[in-house]
Amino acid sequence: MQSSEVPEVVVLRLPLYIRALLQLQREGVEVVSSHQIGERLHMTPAQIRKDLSYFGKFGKQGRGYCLRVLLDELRDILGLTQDWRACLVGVGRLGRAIINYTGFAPEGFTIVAAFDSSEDQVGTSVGEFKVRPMAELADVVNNIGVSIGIVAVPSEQAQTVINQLVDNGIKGILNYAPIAPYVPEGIVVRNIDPVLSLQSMTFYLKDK
Amino acid sequence: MQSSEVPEVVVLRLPLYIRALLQLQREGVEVVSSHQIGERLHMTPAQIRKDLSYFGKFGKQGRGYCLRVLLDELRDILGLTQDWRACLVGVGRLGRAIINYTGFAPEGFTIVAAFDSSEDQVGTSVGEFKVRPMAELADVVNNIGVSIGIVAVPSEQAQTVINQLVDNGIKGILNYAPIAPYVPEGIVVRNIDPVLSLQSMTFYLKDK
DNA sequence: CCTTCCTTGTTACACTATTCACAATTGGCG
DNA sequence: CGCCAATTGTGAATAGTGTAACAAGGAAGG
Repeated sequence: MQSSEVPEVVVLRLPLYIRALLQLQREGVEVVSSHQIGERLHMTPAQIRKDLSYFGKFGKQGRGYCLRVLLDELRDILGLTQDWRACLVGVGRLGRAIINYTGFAPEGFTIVAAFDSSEDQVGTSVGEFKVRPMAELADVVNNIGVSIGIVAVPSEQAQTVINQLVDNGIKGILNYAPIAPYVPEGIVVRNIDPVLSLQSMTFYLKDK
Repeated sequence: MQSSEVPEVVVLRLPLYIRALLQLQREGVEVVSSHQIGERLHMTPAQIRKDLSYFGKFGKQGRGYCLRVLLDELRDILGLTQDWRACLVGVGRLGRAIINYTGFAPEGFTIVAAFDSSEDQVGTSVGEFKVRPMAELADVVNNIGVSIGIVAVPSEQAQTVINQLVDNGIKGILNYAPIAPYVPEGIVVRNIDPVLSLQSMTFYLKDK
C-alpha cells in the first residue's frame, strides 16, 4: 500500500475497476472473475490480476472475486471511504457548469465553496454559493478542511491561482485551464483538457 | 508519418508542444530550443527531441528550431491545418455547457449540430441550434461532413449513441459519459472524465 | 579563419509496463 | 470421493518508454 511502490498507471486504472464492479453489481453479479471485468473495460484479465496483486490477494482460485469485498477493498485503497471536500476557483461559464455538475456528489466529492479573483464576480451568487474573494481561501481551507482545488479560470491566471491554492494548503488540483501547471513535490494535479484530446485525435482521422 | 509506427504516447504529447510554442510565440520568441520547450512543459529536452524525430528533422544544430516552422510542421502532422466539424449528442446540462464552451472554435473545432434521443428535447433550441432527432444523424454526417461526435448523454445511453454515431460514419468520439466505450477498429475515442481523475488523485491524498 | 559554445538527431541503455504461462487451488458434479 | 473445469497469483519473457550521452554540425566573435 506504499504509494511509491505502486506504479501510477496502476492507480489510474483502479477507478475503472470500481466502475466495472458497480455496473456488474447492479446486474446482480456477486462473484466476478478478472475475465468478466476485463470484458467490460476491454482489457486483458492478466493486467487486472497483476494490478490487484500490488495491493494483496482478494480472489479465490477457481472461483474469482467476491464482488462486494473487492469493491470495498478498492475503495479503501483509493481513499474513497471518506468524503472529499473541494473548492472551485473561477465562476465563469465553465466554473458554473462545474458547480452544477451532478456527477461529483454521488462519488463522494463535494464542492463547498466558490472563489473568484475578479471583483465583479465576488459577492454574486452561483447555485447555492456566494462567490468569495481569494483572500478568504485560507479561512475556508483551515476551517472547513478542503483538500482539493478545482481550477476553472482563464489560462493566464491559472498558474497564479494554483500557487495560491497550494500556498494555502490544498493538496490536489483538478485543473481545467489549458496549461501545464507547475506544482511542488507532493501536490497532485489532474488536467481536464478536451481540446488536447481532440488535437491528438485528428492525427488518426486526417487521411481517410 | 505512418500512424502505426509512431507510439500513441508521442502523438498525445504533440498538442502540448503546440501549446508551448504558441505561448512562446506570444512572448516574441522566434527561435526556440528543446530546452526552452521542456521548461514550459516540465519535460526533459531529450524527450522532446526524440518525439520530434519520429516525424523528421526540424531543427538546426547549435541554434534550435525556427518557432514558426516547427509550429506549422506540428499542425500539419496532427491534421490541424483543416477545420474539423463535430456534432453533439445530448443537450442536458453537460451538453449545453459543451455547446457554450468557447475553447473549441479557436483551435479549429466547430460544433455544427446538436442531437438528442429524448422526444422532449428534440425541437427545442440550444444556443444557436435547433435540437435534432437521432434519425437525422445520417443526413447531417453525409451532407455537412461531420467526422467527430461529442457524447454527453447519461451513461446508460452512451454505448447506444456511440454505436449510432459509428454506424453513421463518425470516425472520432469525444466521450463525456462515465463508461468504457466499445468501438470497432479504426475509430478513435477520447474520454473526458473528471470523476476518474479525482478518484485516482485521492490515493495520493489519503494519508496526510 | 579558427576557436568556443550550443544544440540537434540518434544510438545505446536503463527502466517500466504488459503479456504469457503455469503451478496451486477451489468448487461442482457424477 | 475423485475428477474436471475454472480461475487466481506470480515469476519469467516480451514489449515499450524515457534518459543519457555523444558525434556532427552550425553560429558568433575575435
